[in-house]
Amino acid sequence: MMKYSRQREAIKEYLMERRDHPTAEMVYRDVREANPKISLGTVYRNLSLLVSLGEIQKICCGDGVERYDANVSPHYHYHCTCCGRVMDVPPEQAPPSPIRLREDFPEEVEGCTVLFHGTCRDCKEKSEKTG
Amino acid sequence: MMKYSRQREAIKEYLMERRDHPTAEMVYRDVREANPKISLGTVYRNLSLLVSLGEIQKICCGDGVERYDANVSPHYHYHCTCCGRVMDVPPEQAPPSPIRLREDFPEEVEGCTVLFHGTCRDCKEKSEKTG
DNA sequence: GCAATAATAATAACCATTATCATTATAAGA
DNA sequence: TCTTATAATGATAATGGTTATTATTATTGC
Repeated sequence: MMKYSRQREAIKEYLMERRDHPTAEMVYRDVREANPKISLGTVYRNLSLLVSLGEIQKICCGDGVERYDANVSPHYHYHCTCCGRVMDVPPEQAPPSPIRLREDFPEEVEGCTVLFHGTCRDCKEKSEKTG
Repeated sequence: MMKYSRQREAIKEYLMERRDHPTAEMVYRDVREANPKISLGTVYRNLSLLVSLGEIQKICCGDGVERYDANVSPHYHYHCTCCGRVMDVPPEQAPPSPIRLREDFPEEVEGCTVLFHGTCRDCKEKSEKTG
């Protein structure tokens, strides 16, 4: 039986008001301002719990740090391999979801993640200035 | 200037003859049979090097272990969240690649990864037997 | 062959995440 | 409201995959 926790609520609310996709460390840094005694372990524990409850989703882009997104409706992400930022791909600009495979694929498909990558416009402009 | 290395060749050849997607630890375990003195650091260094040369690709499915694939032509993967296996989605069963975004997406897209997930048929059957 | 230097083996260090555990907070019943 | 049961926390240690370090070895060009 799950009990209410002020810390979990703060983490969830923080994620919901962000449009980017913070890492656990960022969540810890920012949630700590209003909850100075919260511990990093509590952040990790609640992020995992919220993921398993389906209230948030974890984004993995292979750079060694997980990111978290309170928007669990299906959408694509873009990862800048230069600055590390992860952004949403606006749905109207995304191609149709490839989430369904034909019935003859033997394995059961429960979900699908789509991750684009490249060097974002900001990084491109910076490197052009630097030469 | 890059020099030839027997170890790097062995790692590349090993990956090319596998149809699954071994982890660095698996590469180490198996390549060591023919190269008993190879070190795990050498495996990691060469896997990274081969990735940056574009000769192999790294697959990240968010379970904390990276996998490697000598097939660099675009294709989709399926990750069983139960047994951890990663398999190729047969191209004829995959939906069309969503690799191109419309031109008005401001960021530059260099690539795209698509990862399906679920409980594979083998795991499903096992859990049915267990009850 | 011989010098220059890239790559290796062995090992230590790193660091994001998870586990441990005594303490605190929450929920439910008397 | 007091009490009890137990979920959740904070502090910290441990884990484990990956990377860095460094003396030594292997490869390349002359």
